[in-house]
Amino acid sequence: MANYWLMKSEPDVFSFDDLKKRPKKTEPWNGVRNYQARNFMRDDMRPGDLILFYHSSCDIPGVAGIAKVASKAYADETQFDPKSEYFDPKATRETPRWFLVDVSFEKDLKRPVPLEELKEEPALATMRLLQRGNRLSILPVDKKEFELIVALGS
DNA sequence: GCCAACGTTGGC
DNA sequence: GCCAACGTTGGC
Repeated sequence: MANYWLMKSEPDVFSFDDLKKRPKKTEPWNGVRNYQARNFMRDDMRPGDLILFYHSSCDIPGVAGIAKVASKAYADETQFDPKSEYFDPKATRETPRWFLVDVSFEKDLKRPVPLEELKEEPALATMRLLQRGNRLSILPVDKKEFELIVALGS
């Protein structure tokens, strides 16, 4: 059964357009250092799952486009690199602590769907993204929520 | 195992 | 820049 996800990225760091511009339109989703988010990638994501690519901490936060899971989970290389800002001295190659999946471009929306509009949709009121205090950078999304948001951007 | 201190997220 | 929320750390 396919799953649906929302993944946050700060567009100043890595935007949906950046993903499209990658030679293979694919990017390893490195740098996640939260256990819940890691577990979603490691345990629950399957290649082909669709993703709402969300822009956070920017002028107009919201869903920028559609991506998909492009690999199984594997160890995040940046945890082993002392020069990386994501280096984790407690991680070893024998027992990696952090995992990621590759994310690839799936399709554009006709227009981005701003957070402000998501909040106006009664059917989305229970979305985890919209719950108070939510800070997780990776969230599961219901099929109906996913389809409604895609419709809003179409 | 508790919990205070601290750091981070992310909208506004 | 502010602040609410919440995860992590570390002393005890």
